[in-house]
Amino acid sequence: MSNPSSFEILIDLATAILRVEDGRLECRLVQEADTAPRLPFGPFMPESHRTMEIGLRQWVREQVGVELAHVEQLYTFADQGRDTRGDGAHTVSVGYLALTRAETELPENWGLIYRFFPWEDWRDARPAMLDEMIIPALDSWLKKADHATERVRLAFGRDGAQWDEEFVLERYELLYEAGLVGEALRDGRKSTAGIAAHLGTILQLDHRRILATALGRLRAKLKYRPVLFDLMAEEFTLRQLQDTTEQIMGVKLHTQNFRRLVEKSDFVIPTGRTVKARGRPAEIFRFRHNDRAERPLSGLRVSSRNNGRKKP
Amino acid sequence: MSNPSSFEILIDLATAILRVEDGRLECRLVQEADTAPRLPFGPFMPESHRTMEIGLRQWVREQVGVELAHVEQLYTFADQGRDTRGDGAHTVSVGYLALTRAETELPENWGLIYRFFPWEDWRDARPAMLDEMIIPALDSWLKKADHATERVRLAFGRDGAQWDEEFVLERYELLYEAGLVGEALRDGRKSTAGIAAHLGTILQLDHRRILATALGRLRAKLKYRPVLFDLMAEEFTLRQLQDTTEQIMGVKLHTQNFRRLVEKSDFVIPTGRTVKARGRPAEIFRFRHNDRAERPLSGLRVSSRNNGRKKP
DNA sequence: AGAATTATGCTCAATTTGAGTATAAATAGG
DNA sequence: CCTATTTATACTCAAATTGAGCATAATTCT
Repeated sequence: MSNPSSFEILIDLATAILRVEDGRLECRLVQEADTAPRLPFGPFMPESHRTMEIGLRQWVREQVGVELAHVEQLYTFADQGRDTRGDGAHTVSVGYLALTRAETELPENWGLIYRFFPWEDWRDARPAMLDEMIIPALDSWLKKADHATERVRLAFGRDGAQWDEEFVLERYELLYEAGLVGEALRDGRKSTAGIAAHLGTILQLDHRRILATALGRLRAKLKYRPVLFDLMAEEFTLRQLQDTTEQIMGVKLHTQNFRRLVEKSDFVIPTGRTVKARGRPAEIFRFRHNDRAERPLSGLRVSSRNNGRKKP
Repeated sequence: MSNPSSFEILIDLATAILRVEDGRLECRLVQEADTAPRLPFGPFMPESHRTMEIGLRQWVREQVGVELAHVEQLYTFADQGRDTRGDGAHTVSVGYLALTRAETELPENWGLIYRFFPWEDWRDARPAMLDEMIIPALDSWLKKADHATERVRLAFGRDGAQWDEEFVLERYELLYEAGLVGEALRDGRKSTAGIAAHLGTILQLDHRRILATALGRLRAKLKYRPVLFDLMAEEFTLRQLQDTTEQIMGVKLHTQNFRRLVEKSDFVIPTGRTVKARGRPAEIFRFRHNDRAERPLSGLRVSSRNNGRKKP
């Protein structure tokens, strides 16, 4: 075949493993001495890995030993300049999203998702950092890079556009290009925004980009497939289910309507038992198992709650 | 770095280029002597391609010379046994979807999409081949491969499950595994279904799998992003818009409601002019250009029309 | 016991959807 | 030129869904 030497490539398989523990969305990290944390990853070795998913499962097993529920390929990244190993190899990374219910782990191994994307957490309110830092910095960047004006408008919901919670990757990429995340500096981009900002926690290589893709995909998928249940324990209360959803979507929901939606969807069955906590005991539900499942959990088109404000 | 010789890989970039011509969804093919048709594709060469999309655009330019509107990465396929070149190289293919308005081409270069997936075209009715061929053949396959029963149920909408028009890939893969498409025979799978069926037209390598992914993705995406307009000419009637949608989704729509949806969505503006044809002249519209665009064209959650049958 | 807290039930209006009827403006064919 | 046919467009109506809020229930906290 044609001379391969000019375009042979290494493929890295990197996996964002997410779980919800204690009502909060977390990502499994690998922390090695003196470096930024990273995702579990390793090379795809076609001689021993029949498929990429097999390879990825091997690296996950070896590096973190977590049981994966749902696994899904996200995207293949190949831009030059994002690989900081500087060994001259051409490396492409294939990012995966995995969901798990693991809880038998050292908590230090897990990082809260919104540490990496603080601007994505709208559960209390629109994050102040958006108006105080991000938007002004982007504006000053756009003076030099006005080709990106429309992308910023759409991604950050400015000027009539809606904030779309699925655009996690688009927002991260713009912040990278504007030099507002640590990776930009690391990769030798000059901060044209004029502000040496380091929004969120940095990860190795392009792992935060993969994580952004994972969060965006998960937010999108929640609306049409019952992946939610791959993050829940066998049994749960509707409040826990709602917490998980809110955590993923980054917004608060209207509790009564969420309940109505879930009950109608027929994905859950009540066990009859209840769990006691602070107020009235909550009923325990379980997921209706696969035999009749996989309808769209449509209607989960999360419209963030109108926090107490009455209609005019 | 670790010894690369054991896992270096070639990456192929293959693109499904779709257009709607004369109201029908077509795919750009490359037909060479004595072989099955293929998609435009070529290797990713990191030395000269800064990104994969640049590489893909080069191959498209060289091989077919079509102007691409929308371009989007679909999936990276790496299973062994799907590469029929047998030259020992490890090849991974990254599939892309591209949309175009091209019409300055030899018609022979384009193939109707539903030639490759005849079971996906429900515009007139549920395709007879489903009940006459596919389901029985799958049933006989499932006797030997009952691990796939649930996948078949979901993908083909049996036994209470809904037919989901987005599951194009899932259906194609099952037909491949059951030995019902030509590629299975070519790749040396024995037809466990007991029927030497060759449903739809074969393509080279894993190109039909990529095309299935493209159709599924396009069907899904139509519901939440205005990609439709990347397939339309500058100006169009609502009937043409509806034809395009029906062609993609593979179902007929309720005309009046489609009109209501599109007009309300604010994506189109009337030009005031009309076009004459058979009956009453249709008004000509144009897409409202990017300045205010990119809202979800939600509501395009196509529920196939109740073809003339009245409610009980 | 009373206040606070959380879960659950229910109502109601606004909006969206699915389906159909009615009308308008052409062409085609005698 | 008159009439049937065709296609586009307008409008109606009931059912279903959604967004929001009020009400009540069952606990714990003090």
